[in-house]
Amino acid sequence: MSVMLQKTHQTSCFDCLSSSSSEWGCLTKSSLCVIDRAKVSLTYSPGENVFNQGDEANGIYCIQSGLIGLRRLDQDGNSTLIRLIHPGETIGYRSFLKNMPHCNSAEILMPSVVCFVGRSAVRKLLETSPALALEFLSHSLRDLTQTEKRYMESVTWKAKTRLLHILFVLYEKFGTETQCGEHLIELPISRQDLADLIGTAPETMSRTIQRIEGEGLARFDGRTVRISNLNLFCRHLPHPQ
Amino acid sequence: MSVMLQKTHQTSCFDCLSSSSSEWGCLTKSSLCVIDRAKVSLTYSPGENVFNQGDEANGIYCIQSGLIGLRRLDQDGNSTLIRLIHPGETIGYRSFLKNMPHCNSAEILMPSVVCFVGRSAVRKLLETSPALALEFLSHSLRDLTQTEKRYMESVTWKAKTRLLHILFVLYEKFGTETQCGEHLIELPISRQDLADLIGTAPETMSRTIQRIEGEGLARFDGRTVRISNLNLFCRHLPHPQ
DNA sequence: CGTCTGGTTGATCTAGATCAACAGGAGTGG
DNA sequence: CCACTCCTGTTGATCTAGATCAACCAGACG
Repeated sequence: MSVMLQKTHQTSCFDCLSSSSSEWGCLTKSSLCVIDRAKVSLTYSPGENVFNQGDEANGIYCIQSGLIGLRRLDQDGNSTLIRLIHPGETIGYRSFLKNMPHCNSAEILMPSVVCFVGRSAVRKLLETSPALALEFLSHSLRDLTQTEKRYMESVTWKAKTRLLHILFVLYEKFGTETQCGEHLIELPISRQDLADLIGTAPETMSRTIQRIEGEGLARFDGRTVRISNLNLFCRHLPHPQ
Repeated sequence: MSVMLQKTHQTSCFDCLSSSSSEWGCLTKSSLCVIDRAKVSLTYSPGENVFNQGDEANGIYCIQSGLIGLRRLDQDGNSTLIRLIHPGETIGYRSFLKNMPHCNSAEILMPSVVCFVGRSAVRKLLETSPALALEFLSHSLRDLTQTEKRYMESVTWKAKTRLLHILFVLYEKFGTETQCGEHLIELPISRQDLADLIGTAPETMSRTIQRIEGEGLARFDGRTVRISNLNLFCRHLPHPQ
């Protein structure tokens, strides 16, 4: 896969911080300036990979816009989509901090702008600004609770519920409303990947979609999902917490 | 539940570090001394709780010897054993660092010695020794990979495999060998809790034990497990990784 | 004694996996 | 252009691990 990097118009970290809810709010102005100078803003197109499983981790990546999917390749060569990464989130930091090769690949799912901060800059920042370690720490703690939550959901919710939940998340991020009041989601991933994401077999995914259509909650046409009655849809969502 | 605290003979952190594989190896001598002076060594008996879900997190706990179980109480009042904590591990740090009440209870399962380091000491250490934040960080990262691994296991392994796996872990920690060459495990938890731990219904736990006995892998008598043929037993263990 | 709690057994149910067939594109190569 | 293979997705039939429901038993404990 040919990776096409391109230095774009460099958005300042300051702008990025204010627009998205990134997790670098703790940093002092001067530290931010260091990052600002050290970072490289990269533009990717769908299908490209930010990094590959097994690659050496040379730094951290903060996604500014677009959508990324984390995939893991198992020993049999099956690739599974394990998580979606939205703007504001930082990836690659775990492998980097552990000084281990990346344990999964980051694949671009929608046109994305990603800021890369290289090893030396991060190292320097970690030395000069102790707050950064704490910030990474709280990031990791958040990931941990998140993972636990997702685990709980996967045992207590059934396939349909999990699918509806993911659809809702995607709707919140990418949903649009047509002039006739219908709500649209353009799915950024294949059925296969969707199945991986909720942890079912692809056949089950198909049937679950059928059930959802049968109940009039949404209509699926290729990768576009149409929700005519958003209230009805929401009433079938799992209750938070 | 009456909590009985008791200041024991204070083992030095230095000794503790060398004997168990604790995660505080990064600290400088002087930092360790600070902890050494600030920590309180506490002795608990089975049934007592180190902290309760909902309690304010006032510091961190490093388990020196014994065994602790983390329990979570859901909204319906059911308590589920979610994890075992062995000597050398540190608990309570997540809630403490997030400045949130403890999200689960820590129940003593075997007579334990636990070192408590209070809020102010940790705060001071975090300020003076930036390496500590990194150490917490790597702890949290380890917890994260661990959680992900356990999640994978819970979907890919079936009940019998998971039970055998846990038995093996317990054997490694607490297993003994009789003079007639039989291997013994004294289970520190009830069937109920064992079922929670591997994520099944108690009925399934019973039946799984029956299957295991039927295959001659082990014999269960109350809380003691007898393994006569350890090789056979190990051949049925899931392959690592 | 009754009552309770933890564990075992049996019977039944079900979500979802698995296996197999097939349909529609999208290439690819002749 | 057609024939061929791939690849993704859909459908149908069957299978199974484990949950659930219910009864029961034994020890603990008032």
